[in-house]
Amino acid sequence: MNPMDLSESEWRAWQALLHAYHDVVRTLDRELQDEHDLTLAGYDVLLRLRSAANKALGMGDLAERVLMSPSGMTRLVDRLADRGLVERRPHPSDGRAAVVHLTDEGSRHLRKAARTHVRGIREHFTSRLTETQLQQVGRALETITGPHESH
Amino acid sequence: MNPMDLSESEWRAWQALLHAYHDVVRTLDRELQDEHDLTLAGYDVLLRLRSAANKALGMGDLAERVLMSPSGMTRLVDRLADRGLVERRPHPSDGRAAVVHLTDEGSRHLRKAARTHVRGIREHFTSRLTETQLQQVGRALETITGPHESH
DNA sequence: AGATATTATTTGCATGCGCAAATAAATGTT
DNA sequence: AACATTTATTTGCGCATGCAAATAATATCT
Repeated sequence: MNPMDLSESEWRAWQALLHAYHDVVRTLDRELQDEHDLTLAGYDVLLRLRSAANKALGMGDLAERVLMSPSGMTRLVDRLADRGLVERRPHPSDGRAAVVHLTDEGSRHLRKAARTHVRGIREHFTSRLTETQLQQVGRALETITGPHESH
Repeated sequence: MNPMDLSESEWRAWQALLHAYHDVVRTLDRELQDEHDLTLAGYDVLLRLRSAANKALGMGDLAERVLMSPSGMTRLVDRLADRGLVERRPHPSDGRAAVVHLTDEGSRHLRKAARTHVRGIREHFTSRLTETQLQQVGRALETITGPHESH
């Protein structure tokens, strides 16, 4: 008998999500921090900036993509800017907005960190699944975040 | 088109995992906290205790099952004990160990919280997937960490 | 039995985060 | 043009968490 009123498969999927996330994220975070002094969120900021139009994004956009609250993003960008990996400039036309730019230093740092991080994702996550499983997991979990059903 | 050197499916699965976890956990945590003054971890402690042999577990076992560090568990149990949901007793034979017991109050509280939480898991997670997807996700993510206890 | 290592748990401390309120600049209204 | 509303970002604050060191009790070894 599984606990609560969840079915076996519901319970297993739920626990597997929690456990997999915990293990993988924790491991990757530690690797990134030990080898490159970057938190996973910090890495993600650099990554999003690099793939953005002019290697720059507003605070709001950044927060949204990195799955962080605006206030959290303010502090995170503070730390990255202090280290010269990122630069906060005023928005040319909108006086309240700030634009975060990826610096050359940040670009270099990202390039180095990406090597270990991509290796890490493969080692601790994707290489343990078949291509079919990867697609199944991707499709399934993407429907979780998609729009609500009626109720 | 996709950043770094990950394949499309690797990237999608990875992002889907982060996003799904973030959204679901955040939502469920808030629900539980708003309606029952329980954090997800706190709920999990009560749940694990209920399904344990004598409705009691040692700190170490608890920490392991709830995916928390020993020190984190010390404080979490402190908070739950302060509210009378749990009781910390000395281990009868081992003087360094502590045994955490689920109180009647905690049992009642858990029963009430479980209703909304199970509903939440269904509403925000499992009901959005087919039974096949649930099993696929469970099996896939379990291989990330290794097999689970089933209950 | 006495010294040493191992184990279970708890503190000291620092960190990263989110919420709510504050600030400041834009937009909308009359 | 003056005033209210909305939007983008930043602070004030508190909290849960993990790591490393401290504590305390048990196991091991000779």
